[in-house]
Amino acid sequence: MDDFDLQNFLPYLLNQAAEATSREFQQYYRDRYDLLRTDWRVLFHLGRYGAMTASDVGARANVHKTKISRAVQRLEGKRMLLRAQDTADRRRETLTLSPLGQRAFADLERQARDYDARLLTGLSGEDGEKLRRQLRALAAQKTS
Amino acid sequence: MDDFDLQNFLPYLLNQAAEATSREFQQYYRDRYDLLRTDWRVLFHLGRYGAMTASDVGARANVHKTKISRAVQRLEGKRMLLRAQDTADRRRETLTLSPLGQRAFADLERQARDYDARLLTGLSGEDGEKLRRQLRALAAQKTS
DNA sequence: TCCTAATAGTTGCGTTTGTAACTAACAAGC
DNA sequence: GCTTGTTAGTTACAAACGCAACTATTAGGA
Repeated sequence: MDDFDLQNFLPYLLNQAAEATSREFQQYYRDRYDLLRTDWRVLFHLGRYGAMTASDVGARANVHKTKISRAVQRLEGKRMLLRAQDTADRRRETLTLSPLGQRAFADLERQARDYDARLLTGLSGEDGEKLRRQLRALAAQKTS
Repeated sequence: MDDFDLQNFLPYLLNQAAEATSREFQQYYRDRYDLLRTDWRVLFHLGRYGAMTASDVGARANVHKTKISRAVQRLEGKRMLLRAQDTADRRRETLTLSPLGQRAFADLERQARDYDARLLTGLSGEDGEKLRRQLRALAAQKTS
């Protein structure tokens, strides 16, 4: 009962696991495309789910709008992303990937897929689907 | 095979789960003691494992030495931590918690324990120990 | 001893982040 | 039409971070 250890504290464990498993992939998109984590997430969302607004990306990816805004600026600067102002509601702008962005996405998606598979084989014999389910449950923890 | 989704990408899931489960506890030590994450980790290590040097904390907690250095400065400024230069090797300094730091640690440790238990009951019926084992395995992922 | 290498910890600097405040555009009620 | 409130997205500023360079000290040879 009095052996409480950081190694058993779920938030700490999750952070350590998240950092360790992110490192290698992060290095890939940094070195190859000079992207930040949020850049990659925006790229992925647009590539995977199609055109949407900045707020949509933020809501889906659970990222604050200022971070999205800056990621969009960076991606646009790299000519990977295009903005199109909505004529019906001129506050909104629809984001899409340029061909260049699509190529980057295709590469990174393949990379992510492979990397994910490798991570799972590292957990030899364990049930990956169950693990994912548990993680989704933890991620859904209500904020308050 | 072509339904690869961020929601299935382990690093992403781990990050989301880590953030969601950290938020509430983080708010506690921020509001109550005005601590940053690294501050809390240093505090915890000293409180839980006793006096040690900054490098020791860094090695155990997997945190870069500059972050440790700054966390130590902040904790010292809050009178929660004491430094004692080692006479045998004057490069090193042994860190300990002041009584104030110990009280903060005791409170936060109790809090963390409770919070962890609550997180686990949220995963009703699931095997928490197995989850932790899997997370430790993922965290041990080699860096290269 | 002297020279080189390694280690403990700090500091400087440019980049990224978080928070709040801001602009611009729409919406709803009067 | 106005006025008030809400939403989309940006910007300003301070705080925190990452990386490299730095000081100080110890260790290990030649």
